[in-house]
Amino acid sequence: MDRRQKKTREAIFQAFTELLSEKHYNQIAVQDIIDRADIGRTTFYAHFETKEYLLKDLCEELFGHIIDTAMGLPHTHYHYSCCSDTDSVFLHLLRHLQENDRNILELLSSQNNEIFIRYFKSNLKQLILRQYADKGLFAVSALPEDYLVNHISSSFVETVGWWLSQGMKEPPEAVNGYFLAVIETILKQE
Amino acid sequence: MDRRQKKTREAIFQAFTELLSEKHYNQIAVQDIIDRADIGRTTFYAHFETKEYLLKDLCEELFGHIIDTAMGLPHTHYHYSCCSDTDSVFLHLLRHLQENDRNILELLSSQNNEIFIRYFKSNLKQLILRQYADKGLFAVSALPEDYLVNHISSSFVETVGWWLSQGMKEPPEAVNGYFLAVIETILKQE
DNA sequence: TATTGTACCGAACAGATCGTTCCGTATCGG
DNA sequence: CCGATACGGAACGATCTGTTCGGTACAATA
Repeated sequence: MDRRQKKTREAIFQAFTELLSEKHYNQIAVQDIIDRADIGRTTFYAHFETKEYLLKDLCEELFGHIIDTAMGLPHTHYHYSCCSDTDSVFLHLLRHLQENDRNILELLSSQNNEIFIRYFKSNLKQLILRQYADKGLFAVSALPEDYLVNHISSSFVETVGWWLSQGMKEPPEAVNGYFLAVIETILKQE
Repeated sequence: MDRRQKKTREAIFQAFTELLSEKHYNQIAVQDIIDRADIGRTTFYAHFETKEYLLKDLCEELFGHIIDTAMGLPHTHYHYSCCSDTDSVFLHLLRHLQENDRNILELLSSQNNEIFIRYFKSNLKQLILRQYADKGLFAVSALPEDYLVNHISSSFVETVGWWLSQGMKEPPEAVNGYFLAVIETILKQE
């Protein structure tokens, strides 16, 4: 990929992320992004068809990483792991958010949280399905599986949102404890 | 209130509600509402300062009613009650939604659900606080109260959303059963 | 190094939407 | 019946959008 393209794309992402933490998405004009990124109008539209597509690409870049690592894909073995093997995937996510993904946290706590929450939940559902449903780890088998998956992912995202609203005072372990307490009826212990 | 005002306001609400069930909120132009409601441009801006305020007023009108009845306010006694006294407030809400508030359900299942979900949750929190927190009905007292209230309201809204996504095939009683099953750890039995 | 392709820039464009203004008309409440 | 007020229609400047064009700067390749 051309250095110029990569540099421009990064500048746009950076400017957009900054603006998202300041204004609401609807109030951000393309001109704002252009000015902040210090690029030409033509250049922006050469990279992204519209503001919506820019948002979509940003989301995929942000959440793709955290979910990939949580999935336990091969390439995670080459990184330093902050969690022991016995920790739950949720604690792993909380720690990872706190340590490496502050930009996600910032966007989740911004005025635009709904946009990112949708992506977060959608990715979490896949993760939960892969992690639990396949292995029959749902304790309440009488309830529809998609209902349970939806409930767990929503509860986790809500937990993270609450954590943020409290200023992240509590350690990830405590928050994980809260979360496990409210869904213990559903999830079998690992 | 002037008949003309009331009539115009109703026409705007009606047109707006229709449009919301067709398009996404962001894609609705003021001109669309004006055309659908068959009013003048000046008239719209005489009633609502902006599209945002129109949305806010619509939400207050929609959710104000259902929450008021659920709160058990005096005026509910003069209505026919579909629930016996021993039914939970959640079953009451589910039945009320199914029978009387199909416009809320339609908007909750529309492309604009995030907007209405925010209002729904906000109202539910007040309801839950009034219904349970005051009476010490939280079983897991070790967890922060606001965390629990947030969890319950979110779970209920998610439950309704799931119910809708399934085409509301199941009766309110079954859905209420699912909901109580996933939050039974938190809520003491009534 | 010279060349060729490609990314970028700047200015300008038409089109859509917004919120406001002015003035004439129609309708309401008393 | 009359004063008040809500409505309608047309037009306004302002803002944002997405595109076009011609020229410039930079990257990869021979």
